Amino acid sequence: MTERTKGALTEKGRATRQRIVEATALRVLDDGVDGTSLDDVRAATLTSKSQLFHYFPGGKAELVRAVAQWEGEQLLAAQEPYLSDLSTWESWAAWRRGLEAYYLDLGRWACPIGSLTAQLAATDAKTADFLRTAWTTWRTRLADGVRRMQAAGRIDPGADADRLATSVLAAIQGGLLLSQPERASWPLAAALDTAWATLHTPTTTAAEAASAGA
Amino acid sequence: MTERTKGALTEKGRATRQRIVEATALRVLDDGVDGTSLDDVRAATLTSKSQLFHYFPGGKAELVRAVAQWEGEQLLAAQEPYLSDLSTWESWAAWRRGLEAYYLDLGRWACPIGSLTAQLAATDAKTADFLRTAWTTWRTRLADGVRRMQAAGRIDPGADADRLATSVLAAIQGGLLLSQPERASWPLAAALDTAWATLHTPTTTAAEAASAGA
DNA sequence: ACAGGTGTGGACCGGACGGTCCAGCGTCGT
DNA sequence: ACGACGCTGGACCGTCCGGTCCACACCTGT
Repeated sequence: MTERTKGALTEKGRATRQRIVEATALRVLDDGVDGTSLDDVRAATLTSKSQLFHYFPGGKAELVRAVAQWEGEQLLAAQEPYLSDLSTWESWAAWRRGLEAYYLDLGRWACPIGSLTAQLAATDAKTADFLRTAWTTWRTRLADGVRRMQAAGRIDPGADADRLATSVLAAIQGGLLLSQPERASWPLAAALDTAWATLHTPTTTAAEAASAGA
Repeated sequence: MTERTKGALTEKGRATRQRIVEATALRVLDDGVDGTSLDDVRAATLTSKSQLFHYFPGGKAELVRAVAQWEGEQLLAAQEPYLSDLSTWESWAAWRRGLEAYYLDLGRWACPIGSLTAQLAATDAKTADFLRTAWTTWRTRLADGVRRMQAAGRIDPGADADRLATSVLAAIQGGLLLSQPERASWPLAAALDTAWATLHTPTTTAAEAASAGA
């Protein structure tokens, strides 16, 4: 029937693998990579040790990489359909609301991708590389939105779209970090508000800001 | 007595304790809390296991807390004398340069306090509480600077100084996070540039930003 | 000289962890 | 029907880690 090339996964197999990934993602978000043991995952998924290594021959590192990919996809999906638009202020506002709701839903004021980056960037080069591309994708999507706004004359065409997108991402990640010890989301809101203001105002470019400060 | 009070530590003792704290701080910054074992610390400081528990009866958790405190002091000290001023744009510019130099010196595009927060906020309530006060201190110092600028008529008096300070901190932390996978500091620079712009422009308050987006 | 407390060394322990191995089961294609 | 291969279970292993314990050296005041 379905061409099951050697080493391929059955329907059941794929389901089990996905179950492992999602359960691991939850635990990792709560307890961190190092705080999540394979035995935890085994217990949470009602699987056995051998299955973990069957689906992820590379061991824990490969499993974590699969989690990173899954979280990245989820994160982007949560921002649709607005992320693909972002051509009006209404679209931006809806995008922001959706993203905030997504993080609120996770309950930890933590970005899955951001947390993984903080945990692995220095120690796991392979995963760090994947995360780098995830960030690039996200930034590019936002920058595309900025460019659409520029084309529509709603944002200063002189602004650097990529840097602007980067600063929005930074506001999100920094805001989330500051929200954690406060156990409240107002730091995230404050950070996003100022990022918002920067989007609206005729942009002061980097060079101008530097000279203005000097 | 309570335990070891009564000015228990001798000069030599305090030196050894400090040596342990600083060595641990370095390792933790590189490899994370979980990635740093007491044996690592022992080896790096040429001490013995018993000394670690002599100076930090609470074990690793207490040692990490001491590291957090030390890093917090270092971080604030690195921002002086500008942090205590911040009454002119020149002072802000010098503050920013000093801070960027400090992070660059650490070589990891990571903020010691930010990293510890990301690692411990969810799992170590006691340390998280200390970190909360560290953030509050930092934010307050920055907000005081904003207020000085407002008093001098250089920043819109209508702006919320605390929220503005928070957004600056968020830009720093988010910028650092995004810089890690890039192994370059331009995301930090981009984030700080826009935060800079927001400081300069007549501030759009949170309410205005929300209504403007709707 | 002696006592008591601080500083230091290092063996040792129990448990947790990532990872291996092998044997049996289920299912699919022929 | 049957063989192949993916799927599953769980015992087992070597290592590492945080933490404990005890012996001893050193300093200091009396």
